Amino acid sequence: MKLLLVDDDADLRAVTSFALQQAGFLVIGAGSVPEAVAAFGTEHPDLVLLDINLPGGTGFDVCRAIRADSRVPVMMLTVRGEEEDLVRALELGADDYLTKPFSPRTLIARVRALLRRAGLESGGRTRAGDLELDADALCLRIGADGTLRITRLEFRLLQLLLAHAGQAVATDRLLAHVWGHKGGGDRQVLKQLVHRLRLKLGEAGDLANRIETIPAVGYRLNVTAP
Amino acid sequence: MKLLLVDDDADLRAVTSFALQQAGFLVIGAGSVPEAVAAFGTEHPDLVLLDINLPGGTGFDVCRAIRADSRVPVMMLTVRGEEEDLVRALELGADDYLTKPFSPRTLIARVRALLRRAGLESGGRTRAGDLELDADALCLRIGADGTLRITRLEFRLLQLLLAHAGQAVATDRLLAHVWGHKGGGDRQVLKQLVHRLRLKLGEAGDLANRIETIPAVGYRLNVTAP
DNA sequence: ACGGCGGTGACAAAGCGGTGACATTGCACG
DNA sequence: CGTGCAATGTCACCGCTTTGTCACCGCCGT
Repeated sequence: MKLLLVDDDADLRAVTSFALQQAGFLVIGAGSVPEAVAAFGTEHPDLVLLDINLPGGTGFDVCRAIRADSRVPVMMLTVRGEEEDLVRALELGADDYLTKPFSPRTLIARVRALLRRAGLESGGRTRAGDLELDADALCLRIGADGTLRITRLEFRLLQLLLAHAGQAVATDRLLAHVWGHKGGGDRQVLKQLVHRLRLKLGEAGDLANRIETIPAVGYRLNVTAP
Repeated sequence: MKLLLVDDDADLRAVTSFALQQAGFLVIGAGSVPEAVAAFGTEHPDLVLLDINLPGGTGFDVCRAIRADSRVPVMMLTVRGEEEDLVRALELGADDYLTKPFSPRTLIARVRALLRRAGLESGGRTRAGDLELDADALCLRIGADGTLRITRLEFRLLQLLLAHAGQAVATDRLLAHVWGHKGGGDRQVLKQLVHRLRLKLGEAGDLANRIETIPAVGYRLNVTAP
């Protein structure tokens, strides 16, 4: 899981990076607005940590640039008591904020919470209703009945659907999540992916209809009570 | 957009509810753990605001009960300086927290941010009376009875009618809103659009007469009390 | 009677999603 | 190194839905 950490204080970057790396994250650092924008373009991080005070501009500029072509989770790092800045950041599309100074433990908990909410959490298991997704074994557990082996693409598809179980997920978001923002797939392959997954779900139980089509929008995964 | 606000202080609930309602949210209140769990089960809110200190238990108990069968966004309301509580809440599956006291403006910004990052886009739903328009799933919810799948054009039509529920809306405004100013549609297609929507509404209940014709002016959507 | 307006039905074009067939890639195994 | 299989991408076709267009009907005021 790759994070982009943007802060002008190199010492703070170093200590924060260390804490995040201990927690298993890969951290890319940037110390100015142009650096941050460039790093975002080349590295495609899964989450961005953004200080507001930066040489060459503000964190707002970076946030705006990122939001222009990506829905990646953004967490602002602010100093305490600047409510105006905070409101502005959230209205610009930031997903969360953290007031400095913060403890590494808090930071890691918040980063994890944000990743989980975005449906991007890499390791471990994701559960919704009677369905549980196991990243290590690459399989889907259905209630207590059985497990279903799935492929990597099917996993990523289910990851996002499960993270938003019961809600319609737009095809664009699915494409971005499964194949990455670098246009690997189009609607054609998504059709096929869903089709093949439905076949599997049909064989493993009468579950093909769990993935519902929302015409002109995308798909929705329906779960039952656990 | 429906929120569940859980706090034992009735006065704070009242003032907070008012602020949220001003921002366009529908707020359900609860003052204790059993009340909160019951309200969650019957109301199915889109987001939960949870105080920690509650009669009959703690906000953690409510959070655990909710997470047992739902991934609805949960925001904890804490008192300042209880980092242990905060970390525990996030590990229990809460998505965010807010320290009391907070300004209504901050609360609204944070709620919006949380909804956005949950994929529920605060602009995603519009309601008027017993009708609710869901932009994400592209459907119309009628009271508690059922949902009706609608098309993109029907959605845009209802969007404007619902925003002016009970008032006549001129055909020119409808044309401009549904098809844009680029002369894509004329009165003929609007006739057809309304006709087809009335058929759908008629099948889904006896709702065809909800769209009333105002001769020489346009149409009006009638709603009943929610 | 006439003309404007709105309702209704029928039809065609375009788009979207489902499905099957086949090609390509990558990887484990002999 | 070749072989076979699973995973993935690509193509073609089918059917349904959505949307635009036309024609015709009835209503109503002059």
